[in-house]
Amino acid sequence: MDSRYILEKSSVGTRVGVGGVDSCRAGRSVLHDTRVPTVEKNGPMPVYTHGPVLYKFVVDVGSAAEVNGERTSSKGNGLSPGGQILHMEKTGRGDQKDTGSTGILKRASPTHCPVIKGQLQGGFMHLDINNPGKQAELANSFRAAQVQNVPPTERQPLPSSHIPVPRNRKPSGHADKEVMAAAVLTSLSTSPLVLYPSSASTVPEPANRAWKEVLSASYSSSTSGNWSWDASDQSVPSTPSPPLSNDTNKNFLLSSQGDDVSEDVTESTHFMFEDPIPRKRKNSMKVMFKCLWKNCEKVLSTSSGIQRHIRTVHLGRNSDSDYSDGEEDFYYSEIEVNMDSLTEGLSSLTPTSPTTAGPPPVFPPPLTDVPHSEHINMNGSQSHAPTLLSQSAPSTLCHIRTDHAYQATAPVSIPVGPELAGLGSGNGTGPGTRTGNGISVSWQSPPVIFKGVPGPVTHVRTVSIGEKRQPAANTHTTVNKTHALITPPAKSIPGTRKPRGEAKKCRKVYGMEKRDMWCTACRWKKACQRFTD
DNA sequence: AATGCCGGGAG
DNA sequence: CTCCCGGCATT
Repeated sequence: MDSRYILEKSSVGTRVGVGGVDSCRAGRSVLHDTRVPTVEKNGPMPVYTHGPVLYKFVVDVGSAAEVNGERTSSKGNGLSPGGQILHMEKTGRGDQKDTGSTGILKRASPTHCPVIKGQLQGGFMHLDINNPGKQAELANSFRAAQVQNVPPTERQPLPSSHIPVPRNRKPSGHADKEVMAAAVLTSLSTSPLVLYPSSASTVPEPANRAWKEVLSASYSSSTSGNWSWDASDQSVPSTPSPPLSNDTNKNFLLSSQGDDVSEDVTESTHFMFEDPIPRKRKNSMKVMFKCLWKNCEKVLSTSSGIQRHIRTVHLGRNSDSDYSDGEEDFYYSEIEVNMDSLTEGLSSLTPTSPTTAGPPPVFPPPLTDVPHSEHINMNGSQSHAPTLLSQSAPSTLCHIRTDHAYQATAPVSIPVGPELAGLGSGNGTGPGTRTGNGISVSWQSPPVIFKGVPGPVTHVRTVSIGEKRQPAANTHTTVNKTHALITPPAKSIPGTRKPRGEAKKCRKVYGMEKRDMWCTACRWKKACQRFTD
């Protein structure tokens, strides 16, 4: 209901919101504006969501300070209270006609939106987020608006090619959020260069590079001059320099593959480590880099790779020198490739890292860049950067469940690595460790463990799992494992029961009276977890 | 008989 | 899953 109301009142806002959504998929549709009607049809949801935001925006931007105060808190339902919303609208309109908002609007998007309403502002925000193409324009207009309402201190002339806003912002955001957003926008648009260093910590580059990138952006439709973004979004300098000191990496990356591939893997791995937090951007698209040099159709998975390629092959520079003046940027573009298929390909190449993330479970040392990209980056699909900085794509790859990576890795390393076993043991060994213990991996991959892991560990694990466990003594364990490979069916044979462990179990130790002190397994009449043989 | 715990079943 | 428990093998 309310939403509709809003819709009607502010078709623009609605449209914008939807447009944003669309753009996500479409990538860069430029004319949302025209679609106003369509959008409206789209249904209340989007409208609803965006409506309020827009509103607030207006308020913030607009003249009504008083309203602002009240407004802030009232969100989606703001309309219902009636007084408030209505009030707002009135205010908005009123303003439109003569003061700030109107002016802003007009300036903001005369071209884009035939329909003019205060809400427009909000719309911009969203649009910006999703539509790189328009971003520049919008950004400008928005900025213009900002200038009017932002304290002199904040306004600065520097134009930016686009305004990065975390996409999928909650439209329902509170006033402060909006303000924040505005602030961010402002600051961003203001001083890209400033932003640069912080976000693109990895790559110290000449400032002028930014310009180059912008330029390059223009030549490639896919790029929208996201320099700053991608920079932030995890980056690998022209020189592949793994911030990860992981030897593990190496271990798991049986690098017997082409340069590109291995590199890719490395990077992804790298990313993975960088990002302990599972990300939401799980798009199945991977960004690849295609050489635009005439007659050269080389496609690489990493910007650094492609750059190197260009540098060496086309520019005739020394391949081993890391030096890059960014010129390569002009000669390649990004293309999106379906991740799934890609992954498959990879996996076929390397059984070790089906997920591309071969690396071990060891937990990811949080890395510095991560947060940055997190905030600034809009979205995987969106990040098209001409820069070598944009490694986001590969990273996406890595996102694939760390857990899985584990599991995938496990089988391979098992035969070889007692280390892993050790790792596993950590999980299951503790007396306290019961079924509760989260490490699903260890539980789920018992077979694996059997093969490679030495005694005690195996034991514990098995026990905790509740799997049929073989009562064999430690000494035997090893043997058993070996056998396990050969004669697994033995287990299933009912007659075969391992001799009872000598150790006192919970029952014996605590007695029936203190049954609650038993380990869970014992309580459940399962193999004791606490006192292993 | 007391224990230990596998196999199953219920919620 | 988690919790229980019948029932069998061992001690």
